[in-house]
Amino acid sequence: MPAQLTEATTAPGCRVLGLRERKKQRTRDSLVDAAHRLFSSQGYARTTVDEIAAAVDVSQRTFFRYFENKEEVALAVMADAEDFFIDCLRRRPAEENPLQAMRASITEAWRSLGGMEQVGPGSVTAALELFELIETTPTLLAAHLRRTTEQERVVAGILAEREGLDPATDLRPRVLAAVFGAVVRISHLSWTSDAAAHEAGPDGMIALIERHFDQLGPALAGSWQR
Amino acid sequence: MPAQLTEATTAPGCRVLGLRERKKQRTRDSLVDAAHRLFSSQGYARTTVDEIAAAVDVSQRTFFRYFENKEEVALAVMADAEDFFIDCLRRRPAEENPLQAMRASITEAWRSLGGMEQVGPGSVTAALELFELIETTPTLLAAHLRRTTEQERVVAGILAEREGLDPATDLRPRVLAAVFGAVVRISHLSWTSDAAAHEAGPDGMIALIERHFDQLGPALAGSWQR
DNA sequence: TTGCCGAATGTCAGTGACTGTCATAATCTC
DNA sequence: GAGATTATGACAGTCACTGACATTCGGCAA
Repeated sequence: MPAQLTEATTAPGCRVLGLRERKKQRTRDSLVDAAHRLFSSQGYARTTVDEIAAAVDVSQRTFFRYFENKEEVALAVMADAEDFFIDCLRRRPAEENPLQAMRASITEAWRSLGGMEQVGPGSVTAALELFELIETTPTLLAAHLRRTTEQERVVAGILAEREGLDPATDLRPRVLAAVFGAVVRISHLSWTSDAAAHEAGPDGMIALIERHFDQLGPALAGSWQR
Repeated sequence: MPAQLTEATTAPGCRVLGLRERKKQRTRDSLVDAAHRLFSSQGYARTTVDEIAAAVDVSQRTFFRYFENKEEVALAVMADAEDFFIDCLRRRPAEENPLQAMRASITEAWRSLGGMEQVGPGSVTAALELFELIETTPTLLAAHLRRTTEQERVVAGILAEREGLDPATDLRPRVLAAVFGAVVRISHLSWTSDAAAHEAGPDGMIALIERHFDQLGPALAGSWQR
């Protein structure tokens, strides 16, 4: 039955995966979902991997085939968002200068992710909950910071390529990527304690990042006036 | 015999601690020392806490009374160095502007720490080894990044106080502290792969940090020229 | 010196994250 | 539908870390 086979592998949009792949995607999503529910109800530390696995009815061993460790399942949606940002950056027109491209990319990323779904794991309220979970859980914060610095390395590579520079020689890509990462991070931090910014949805976050960016010049300036 | 008591508690320089305190300090130092030796010979992951404890002839339980976790013993000397930097910053004259004070503080910190001992846990070669250990060990890198961001919060507080600002309102202290942290971090990273910089000792590190700082302006500038 | 108090340490048992291994069961391919 | 792949489960084991309790050691006063 070649017809069925073709249907399974090359159907609508050439994107329909086989049953195996779909099933895997489903369990993975379920695990992320169950984990978030448990974390937010009992806290991260008081939730065991066994519980998460049991909630999805798979063995603990299977959990660890999907995620390297307990932190990864908590940070999965954040990781996806960061990958999305990277994709945006790769697609920015070459005319933009590095800083413009980066600012445009986060804006773009927050707009599309925020607009995707009003509820569920991609929603703004879910993001807020996740940020708070991360900030209040030392081990999660540590894992998250490691992830983001890894992304900074990738970003620096993209910037260097855009400008046709050798990242080993020229320090600017690394420096800019690191500064950008720092600004985004403290913006996230401010966002968690800024009720007005949540209300505004993704635009609130974007505005906050812009405000922090605008303080870069003044902060680096010689002396501060009150 | 009050004489002996006084001698034990208020002898030369009024700094001699009791036997109990001295013993604690000694075991702690020994643990850090043994840990570093084991980590550098067998690697971090392949060294168990039991081994470290056994090398100093204490129980595993005692190890965990000195250090919250395995990462902490590896990062202990780095943590001390950071605390020293904080102290330097606190002591900087009020006339200096924030950026000047920070740059002066790392320079000061590296000079005195580097000049302290030519060999041993405080030496430049030991620092290099430690940096490499951290960068090649994901869990150590994560813990280290968490520590440094915590220090950034402290630094931001000091800066705000120096300038008489409310850190909740004014974004500049946080932004500057974060940018500073980012610059220092990538400088450390460059240092590990820059043989010439090791030779120069602390001054090599200081020069690297200065170079990265000098790229801040250009990196943030509109467009980059090759 | 003696004896008491509190702090430091050791012992032991337990939990939970994570890994290797092998058997089994589910998909995929032909 | 047979056979090759691949996902999963079951099980045992290691290791980081913790609570509880007994013991020992240093600090101090009678």
